[in-house]
Amino acid sequence: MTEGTVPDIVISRLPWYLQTLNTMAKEGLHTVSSNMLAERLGTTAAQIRKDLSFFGGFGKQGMGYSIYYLIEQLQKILNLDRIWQVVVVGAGDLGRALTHYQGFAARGIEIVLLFDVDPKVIGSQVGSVVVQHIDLLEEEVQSMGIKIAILTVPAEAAQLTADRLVQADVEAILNYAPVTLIVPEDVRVQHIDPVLNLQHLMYYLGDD
Amino acid sequence: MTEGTVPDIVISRLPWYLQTLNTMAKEGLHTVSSNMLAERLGTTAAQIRKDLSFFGGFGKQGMGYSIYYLIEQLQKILNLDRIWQVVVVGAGDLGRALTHYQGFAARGIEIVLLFDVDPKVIGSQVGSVVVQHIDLLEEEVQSMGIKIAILTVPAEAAQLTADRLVQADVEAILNYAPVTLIVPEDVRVQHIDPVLNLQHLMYYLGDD
DNA sequence: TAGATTGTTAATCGATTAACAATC
DNA sequence: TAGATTGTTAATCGATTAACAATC
Repeated sequence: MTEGTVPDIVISRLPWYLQTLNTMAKEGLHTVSSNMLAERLGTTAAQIRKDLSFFGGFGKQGMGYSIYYLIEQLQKILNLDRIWQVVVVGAGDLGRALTHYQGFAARGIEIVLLFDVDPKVIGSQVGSVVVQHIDLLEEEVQSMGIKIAILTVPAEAAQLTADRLVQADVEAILNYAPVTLIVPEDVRVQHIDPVLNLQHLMYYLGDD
Repeated sequence: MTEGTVPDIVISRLPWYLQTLNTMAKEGLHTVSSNMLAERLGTTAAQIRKDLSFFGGFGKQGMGYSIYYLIEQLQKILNLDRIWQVVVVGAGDLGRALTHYQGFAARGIEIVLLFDVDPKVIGSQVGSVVVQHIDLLEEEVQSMGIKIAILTVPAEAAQLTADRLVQADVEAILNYAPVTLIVPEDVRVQHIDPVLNLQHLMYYLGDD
């Protein structure tokens, strides 16, 4: 089956499966059935098997899945069998926290550039990178061939910065600004906004 | 129509609509059609009208929606017409960044408690709150009647901390730990993990 | 072999889209 | 009034679930 035909909602679940498989591997488990995995994830065995079947048969009837092998296959499918270099734009609290977040390095994500406009932070060291002036963005990003950006600038600056990232040939943006970005079709955006998540939760809290 | 019957996926879109409506209000607009709003959001007019229709008719045929009135109604639906007090557990980089995040205060979210285990940070001031020892969690959270928690502890501690929050009568958890939490049915969890978002994006980047 | 569990097909369920009468 | 746009119903589309033959 061609990759292009796999529903996006299936793709979105694979990293989640992978996370739990990695945890299980650390626990010393070697084999898992779709049922066991489903229980850990709070989903159904049928869904896991269906999702995996878009990419082939990774298990053995009667036995389940080799955790090690399934991790390897999922990493290949998701293009995680390499290190990805990422640029962070915005060196505020959040941008700095993300830049030296241990969980990135541990999972093959390397922050190699960090930009801001504020002269007070430009030149300062954050983890292993130095904050650069945003005027250098296009040049640096393009010359390093970086395809993934994390955006942590204020709402007002978000669209303009996204436009500049697109100019610099970035193809994927993880947007922390509370704004819906407009980008060309071939650029992918994921939006993280804790306020939206909290407001979603508040609906269910009713009149407590 | 009873609230309980509105699909969760509809609820999840309301905060997103609200965000853009607020931006439009700031821009000085007074009225919006489902078509205009859809274009701004990158969705369809039909979906917006369908979603809103679960809660009633907020527009006028031929005219569209009063932005001010629609904001008011969405806030009521989502229970945002009050201030919500929130506890943050974990005073690492991320926990501290979230605790003094301006975007929370601006949208009615008040961080009033911050806990950690590390003696080095306990007693220190973060924004307007002081880091307390996690042993005080149940007592403080329960006595203040706090229903929403943000979890930024390390993966290993996440499940245990979630259990304690449930003990303290918390009903909604925003989980930043890279772990799938197991909680009672009546507790709602939302998961934020930038690594999962980035891995999702990487699938589409292919072999760049 | 017998038991367990996969991979896959068919059935069900739910969400999105299209269309249009109602109405401002 | 004529034009625009809502609210809603019906049609379509897609995702989830159930079931089971294949097979380890």
